[in-house]
Amino acid sequence: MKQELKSRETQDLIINTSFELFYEKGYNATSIPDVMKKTSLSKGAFYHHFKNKHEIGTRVIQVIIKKRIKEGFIDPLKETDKNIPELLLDVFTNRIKNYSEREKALGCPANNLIGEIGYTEQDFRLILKTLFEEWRQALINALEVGKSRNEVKKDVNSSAAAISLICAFEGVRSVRKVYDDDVIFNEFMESMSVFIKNLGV
Amino acid sequence: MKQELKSRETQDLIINTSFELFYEKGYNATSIPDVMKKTSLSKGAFYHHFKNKHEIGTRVIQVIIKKRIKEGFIDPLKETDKNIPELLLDVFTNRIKNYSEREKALGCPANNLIGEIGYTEQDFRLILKTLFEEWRQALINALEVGKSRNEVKKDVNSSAAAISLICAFEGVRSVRKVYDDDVIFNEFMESMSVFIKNLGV
DNA sequence: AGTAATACATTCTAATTAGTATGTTTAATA
DNA sequence: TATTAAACATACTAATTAGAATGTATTACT
Repeated sequence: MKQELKSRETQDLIINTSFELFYEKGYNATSIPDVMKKTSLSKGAFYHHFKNKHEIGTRVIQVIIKKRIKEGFIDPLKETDKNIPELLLDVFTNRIKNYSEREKALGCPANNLIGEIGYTEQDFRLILKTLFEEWRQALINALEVGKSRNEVKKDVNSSAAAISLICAFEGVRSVRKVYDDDVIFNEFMESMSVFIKNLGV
Repeated sequence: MKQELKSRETQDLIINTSFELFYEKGYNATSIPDVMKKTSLSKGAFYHHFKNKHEIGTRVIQVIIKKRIKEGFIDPLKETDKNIPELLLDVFTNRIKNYSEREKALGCPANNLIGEIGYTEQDFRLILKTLFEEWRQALINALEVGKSRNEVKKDVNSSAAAISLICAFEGVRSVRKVYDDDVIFNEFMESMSVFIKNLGV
């Protein structure tokens, strides 16, 4: 049992370290030796626990990136006892304002991967698709609850609004990467607020 | 003179081929040999015309990517004799609908680069920043013209609206990459239309 | 206690890479 | 026409890469 614990610990270390390097330098620009140097482990350790680079890629998405989006954006949407427009405002503006400088400069890890990966890594794309679909459904559900409680206008197309929120959010995290200040960020928040308030009755 | 013409032709071939490969596989995943294989030229030809990979990266952004965004999104905004909300609707929805399958699957070349490049390539970031700033200014100008002609609501924050349009557009091109159908795309257009119409009086 | 399996480390290989050095051919120039 | 310089091609180097092969110590199992 002690062995299994150690194994899991090592795997977690490799996954976390990989995520950090992928996030900072990109997937392709990060080599396995890069990762292992940072963990202070050997290459043998890596290939004992993982089949190849592709596997650590999928694991990072499935474990770390999925977790981040779930905890940060999907789970909060399930607190549907709150007023829905206010809830959306909180998730899409207030939280983002508290991002660290690093997070603002480096953008969204999921979005970065999407940008980097083309046709080559269809597996990555499919995992991310599932994740985005889950996110979209959570938004649709929240909006529908809002409609039923008369907090959201009945004529709002929940599905279209949901995808817009996701796109706008991913977009600003991309655009913010090219700017190195918060001016754009803050102005975007203003428009985002207007958009969300327009959903409300 | 004949020599100079040949030289320019070769450079253009290398730049165009590089763009295509960067667009398909990403910047880091594309090697100089990859590019030269596709041009049917030799490595010597590349290093005769360009200093290194970084230089072809900047050239591709400065020449091809800049041109695409200018012609597709900035220049049309200068036709300010047209009704502004209609002009925006045309640029941000109608044109996008006519994208090829390839363009939809591969996303926005500028956005892909932003996603891929982190701290490592600050030069790329700065060129793209200038380009985005030009785009934003063109949008602000169009919106201001719209206000002056009473086609756009006076209380619209032009700067905030401009950045929102850019972010939303870049966002949907990212998100569309993970989905492989047009459902998301079409629904996004609906919301985009609503947003733009909301800008109008 | 002895055997086997696990968790690594070390060493190696073969491919790919960016970039250089050194050709050779063609075109411009004196 | 002779010289030079530009436009490439070929051949090379040195570093980095993914991944395999082989070792060794520790833990689990009988």
